[in-house]
Amino acid sequence: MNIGEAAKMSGLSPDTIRFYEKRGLILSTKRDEKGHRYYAESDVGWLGLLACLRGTGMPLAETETFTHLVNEGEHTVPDRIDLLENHRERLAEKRAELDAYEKHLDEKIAYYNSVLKSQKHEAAQ
Amino acid sequence: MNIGEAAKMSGLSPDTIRFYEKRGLILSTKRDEKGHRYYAESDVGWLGLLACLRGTGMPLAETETFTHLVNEGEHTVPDRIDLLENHRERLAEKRAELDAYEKHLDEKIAYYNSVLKSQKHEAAQ
DNA sequence: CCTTGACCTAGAGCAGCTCCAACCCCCTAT
DNA sequence: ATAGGGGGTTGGAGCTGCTCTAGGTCAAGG
Repeated sequence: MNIGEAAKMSGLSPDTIRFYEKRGLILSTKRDEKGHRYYAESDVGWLGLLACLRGTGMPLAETETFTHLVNEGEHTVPDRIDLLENHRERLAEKRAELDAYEKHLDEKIAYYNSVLKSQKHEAAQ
Repeated sequence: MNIGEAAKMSGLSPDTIRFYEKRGLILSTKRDEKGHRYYAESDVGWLGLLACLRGTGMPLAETETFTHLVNEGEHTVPDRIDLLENHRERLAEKRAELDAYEKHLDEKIAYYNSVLKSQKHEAAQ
């Protein structure tokens, strides 16, 4: 499939895919006779994983490291697990932070709603 | 209190506070006779809210809009509620996305662990 | 006295996209 | 056959939101 379809399926934009390719994050990019990129199912799986790593906040440099490990072969599986588990741990922290912020936000909204209510009350008097 | 303390308490860095000040996001910044910024408790509350909005992914432009509303006075409370509730809704979407990515990540880790196991198995034979 | 540390400023640098101009190729409709 | 639309290509500029650096002031401590 072409880059547009691969983009839709993976959750990355075509621009991002090209950008990642420059950074060496794409395992395989073949071109047709017109010079257009095309991708197989398995390539899209990889793009989806990149989208996942990006979406969970992994820095590009680390995603690069991960890509290198994948390129080096099966003996790097323990290292890949380490990297992903570290990432998952940091993610858990970020999620806790996000939970706290979300609570803060909800409290603020609730507070403003109470202000609004008392404003209406005043206006009615 | 000074900027360093305010930073620690609010969750923003001193650099970020100064940057936000330039962008007009700080309600009040007073200076002492040396030209150093100092903040009251209530200022730190505002900084904490900015940290919350940032942490939940609100774009600066929107945070700017929000700040303007706050500066305009109590009659903007309904608009503030609108803005924050829209933000909360988008946040819910982002959270759903994050959940999906986290699941993807966990599956990948589980997959690699199964690969690792079968590698050991092979080695033992 | 001099080092340390916290503050100040303006401005450069960075991450990670995102958009733009200028071009190619193919298809369809007039 | 040509005009327009929709896809692709490139290099590079622009954007967001910090983050860091250089070069400076001041106050306290060894």
